[in-house]
Amino acid sequence: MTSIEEVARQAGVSPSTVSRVARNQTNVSTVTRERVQRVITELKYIPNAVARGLKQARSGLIALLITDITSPFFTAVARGAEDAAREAGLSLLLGNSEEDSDLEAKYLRVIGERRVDGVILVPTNQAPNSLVRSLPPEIPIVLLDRSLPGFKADVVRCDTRTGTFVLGQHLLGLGHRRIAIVGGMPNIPTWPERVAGYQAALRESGVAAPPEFVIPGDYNRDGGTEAVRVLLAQGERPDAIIAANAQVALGVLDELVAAGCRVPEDVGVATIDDPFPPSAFVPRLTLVEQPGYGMGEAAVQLLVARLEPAGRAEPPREVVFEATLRIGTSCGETTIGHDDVMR
Amino acid sequence: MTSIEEVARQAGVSPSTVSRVARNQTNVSTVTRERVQRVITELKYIPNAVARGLKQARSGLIALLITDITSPFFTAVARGAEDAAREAGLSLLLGNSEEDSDLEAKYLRVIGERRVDGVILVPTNQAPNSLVRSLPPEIPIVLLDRSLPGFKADVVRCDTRTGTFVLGQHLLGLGHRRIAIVGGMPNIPTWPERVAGYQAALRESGVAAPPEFVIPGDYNRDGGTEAVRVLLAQGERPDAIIAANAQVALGVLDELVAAGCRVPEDVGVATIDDPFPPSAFVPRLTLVEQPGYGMGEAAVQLLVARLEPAGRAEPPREVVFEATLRIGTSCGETTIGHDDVMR
DNA sequence: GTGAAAGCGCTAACAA
DNA sequence: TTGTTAGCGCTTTCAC
Repeated sequence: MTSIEEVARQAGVSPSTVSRVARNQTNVSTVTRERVQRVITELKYIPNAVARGLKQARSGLIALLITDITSPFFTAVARGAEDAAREAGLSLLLGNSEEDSDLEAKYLRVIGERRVDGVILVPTNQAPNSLVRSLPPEIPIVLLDRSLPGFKADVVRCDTRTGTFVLGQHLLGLGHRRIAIVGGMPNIPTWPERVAGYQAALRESGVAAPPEFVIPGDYNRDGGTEAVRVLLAQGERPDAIIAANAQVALGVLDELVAAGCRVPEDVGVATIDDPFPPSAFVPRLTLVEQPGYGMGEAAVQLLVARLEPAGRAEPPREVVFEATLRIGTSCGETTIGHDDVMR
Repeated sequence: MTSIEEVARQAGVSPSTVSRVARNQTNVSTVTRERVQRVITELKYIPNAVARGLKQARSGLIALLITDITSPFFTAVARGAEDAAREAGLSLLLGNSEEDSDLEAKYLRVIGERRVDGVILVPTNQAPNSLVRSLPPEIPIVLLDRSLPGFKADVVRCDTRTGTFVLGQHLLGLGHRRIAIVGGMPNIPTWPERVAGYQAALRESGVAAPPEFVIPGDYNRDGGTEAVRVLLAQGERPDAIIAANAQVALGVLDELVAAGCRVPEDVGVATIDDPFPPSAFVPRLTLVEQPGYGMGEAAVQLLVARLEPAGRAEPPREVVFEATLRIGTSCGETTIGHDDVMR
């Protein structure tokens, strides 16, 4: 692999001069610059960022660790983060923890050893310990989607409590009375938050929210199928189901269909997430949309602020985005098209 | 940031000894090991992989550059590659070029400067030049999904020519006769390949494949809407449309619905890709499925073989996967459920 | 405008 | 079993 020394030798200059040319610094005479440039091209010299990183103690690299790469929400987050990172002159290292704490720890370890300039993390659970153990304390962290009680860090999240509350009102307005909410992981704050919004909506209308209609599970497809199995095995069947996220909603739909239930005629289904793209499909999913792209951007911006010497010591900031109800047809809505943003 | 020297000083040993302990080497006495280990934990020492990488001239890092992170196919590829990389003790750096050559070049540049051990690339176009200019020649490349004529490298791809051929036969069997194919980029080999399969199927049945039914476009949602607009503006409306990938299919569906066409009653729609997850939605999309996960795994395996000194000089290998027809209901199929793999 | 020299943090070869 | 030394490829003073 061509090194800076080799270029220097070939061009008859010192490594410093090559370095100056390679980084487009001004204090080089035109004639030298051209000569060096020619040798660089000739030898296909590509600067070694590993060596540079060692010297400069910064990498120009940030990491984003998400928990589910197949989720439209986290995909949107990744796109937003990527664009913002590029804007800021940083590269983005993406990792996928699959909602697995061990895997998360491994990624954090690798990320930390590589001395990235910062980390955007969707934490898998409530144990900041592993986090602290895997990452050098100097590396700034921005938490995304989920805060970590007792852990001081910037947070970007979405107020899905209110979102779920509004969704609950919507379902009640459609006449649903036996509403279930399913599929979130109890040790991830977004689940109790959504349950709280759901309960508040029902309470406000004096509708019962029996505990057997609140079914936790994994934040994935199986979590949805499992929950529906439990629901259908119980005495009273719900007339609407809120899935904790898009993956869960798919599992819910799978299992309802398998059980011969029609959606929305027999059971309405709604979810909380960024929308899956399908549009012309019937029914269109009613959902509470989280602005993933914007959240990814915001996380990078918080991180960039932390990278400045001035931002180092600032107190942690929290950026909270609003969720938006997108009305589809999956809960028996008849007023199709009055909010057609799902396309 | 705690360095190895600092640990050594505190523990009263040499840096080498710390290094040995940190890497779990055997030739350290138990008592020393314990003492050093204690200091490591105390000082939260995390080895600097940048320095190690500089010394060892290998990073344990490979990069995967995909063109569309919202595509279910590439998402599956990423998951497969990630699992295989972890299996092989490598970390995966993920990048998203958005089908943009400039962005691709930038990523390759960053990746190359970081001296990753290898690159898995979904090339955006047919210009290997930029590729060669952005990446040190020593870094092995595996091309994924698309080969690059005239560029010698391992390739993992899927035979979508045959897949599209079989899909064509399926559509003909359903009685469709005015079949269009839309939305692929002419300078990406997967498009002509799919068109060829389509044409072969029609030819075999003596059905015309008029050029105005072959409409290229961008490999994204807009490509689909655009194509449908063109199709509908033309004289004769197709009775079935093959979308070049899942994103395009969504655009096609969008625009058909907007134009008041029912799917599948007025126009059938099929696509080529990994499946989007939605299942209970009606219609379910008929599609030719590419095994993204397996392809990602295979790409990493090829790369790993190249990393061995023995594999360096081996001639390029090509791994071709088969595509599978998954029958849904979006083309007017009545035999629902005889191939229900789309769930 | 250019070069010499030191050093970032680590590991590998060698010596003790 | 442990330590010493050199050097990976670069940037950064500091001279000239």
